[in-house]
Amino acid sequence: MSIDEVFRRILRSKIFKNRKVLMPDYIPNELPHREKEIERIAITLAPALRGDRPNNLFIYGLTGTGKTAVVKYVLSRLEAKALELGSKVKGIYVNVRHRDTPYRILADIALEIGAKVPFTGLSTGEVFGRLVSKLRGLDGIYIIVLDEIDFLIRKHGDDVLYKLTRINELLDKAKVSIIGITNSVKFVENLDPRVRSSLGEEEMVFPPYNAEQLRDILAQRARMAFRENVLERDVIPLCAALAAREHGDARRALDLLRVAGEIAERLGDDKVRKEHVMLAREEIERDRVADVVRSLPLHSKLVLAAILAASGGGRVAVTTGEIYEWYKKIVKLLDIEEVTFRRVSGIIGELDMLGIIQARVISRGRYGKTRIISTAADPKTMLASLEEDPMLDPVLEIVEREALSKDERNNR
DNA sequence: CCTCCACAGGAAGCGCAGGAGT
DNA sequence: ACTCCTGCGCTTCCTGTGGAGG
Repeated sequence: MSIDEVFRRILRSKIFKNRKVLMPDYIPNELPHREKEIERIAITLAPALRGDRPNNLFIYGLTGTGKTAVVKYVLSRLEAKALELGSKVKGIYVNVRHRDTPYRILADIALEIGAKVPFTGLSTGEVFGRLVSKLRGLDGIYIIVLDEIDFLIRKHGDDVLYKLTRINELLDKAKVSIIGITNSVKFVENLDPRVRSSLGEEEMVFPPYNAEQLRDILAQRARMAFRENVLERDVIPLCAALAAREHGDARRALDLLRVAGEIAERLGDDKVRKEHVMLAREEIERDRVADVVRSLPLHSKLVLAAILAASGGGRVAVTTGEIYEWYKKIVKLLDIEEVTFRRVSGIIGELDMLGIIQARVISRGRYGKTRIISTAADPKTMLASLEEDPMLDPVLEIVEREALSKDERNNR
């Protein structure tokens, strides 16, 4: 296929009318099956239009239950209404997972309201100070949305949150409300009670979508995204069913649909079929794993290599001790300084959290307590991503051979 | 029932890089 | 040039623990 032909195909896609509406950050004009939630949030925030401070709001719900979309949607409508009425209302959205230090969060908020703050260099306290002094010069209602707030608490405690919830005491004209969004319900338990009560003036829960609701969502977006009649009848139900299995994640469902369309297009098909969805599922998982592995720091990669070697490419579950032995071997071959056992243990925990391995603590009684570790992603994908790092060249051959040799042993 | 293994995983703190303000 | 800040990857030191074997 010539380059020109590639371009031509993309330009007049037989599949997509408007691919953007399937992207994760797209906020549609209608959010099916979230009418109740929209209304509740609207009711909570509405006082802002009269110049009153809305109650702080705390929202729980698993990933892909529409929390972010609903909040953004209501905020934009609220801002529009405020403009119409001439009242000053501003929503400030911060995703805490992406800007996961107190400093960056405060800096983002400060920048949004027009204070000048450098990327780094100041103390967190000083940024907070600048934020406050800027706000003191303003009036109006500021609604700060802290999305995925649990990331902040887990890594840095609730100090910032405490300060933010009490910021109104330092202001006279401007007022601040906070909307906290989280997908882990249990993180609230280890929150300072003062923060908890102040943040949770109002609380609401977003339930997962079921397969039927997912179908509606997909159907609505598909009408905008795809050309007429390119989706085979069973495509949407399949995407919905797969995503419903993963705790009703609408985002996952939309990803599946989009990638399935992209695959169909790449294959030059003029219809999106079930098979494309299945391929999409694999591709999404592969990409996720590859991204995670690629961005790992050196010793995490080495530990992952050790796990693959020790477990024979994921065939056998292994213990932390066994992994550490392999890790030391690898490090010696590469002539790199080794990290401590404690650190390797920590790295194993991190890899577990990233979902590329599975580690479970067990007790073997007399023979001690340990974690048994197995792979949670395709070993071949992980190996391939490790190969991209030239540092690992000298050992990968051995790791790969080890992974295969156990395979062969099993076959015999 | 108690022991004691082989770790788990918390706490504190260190050295460094990267960036600012003075 | 110097000081001060933060995040990160890491070390050191530590206490805690489920359950097989005695």
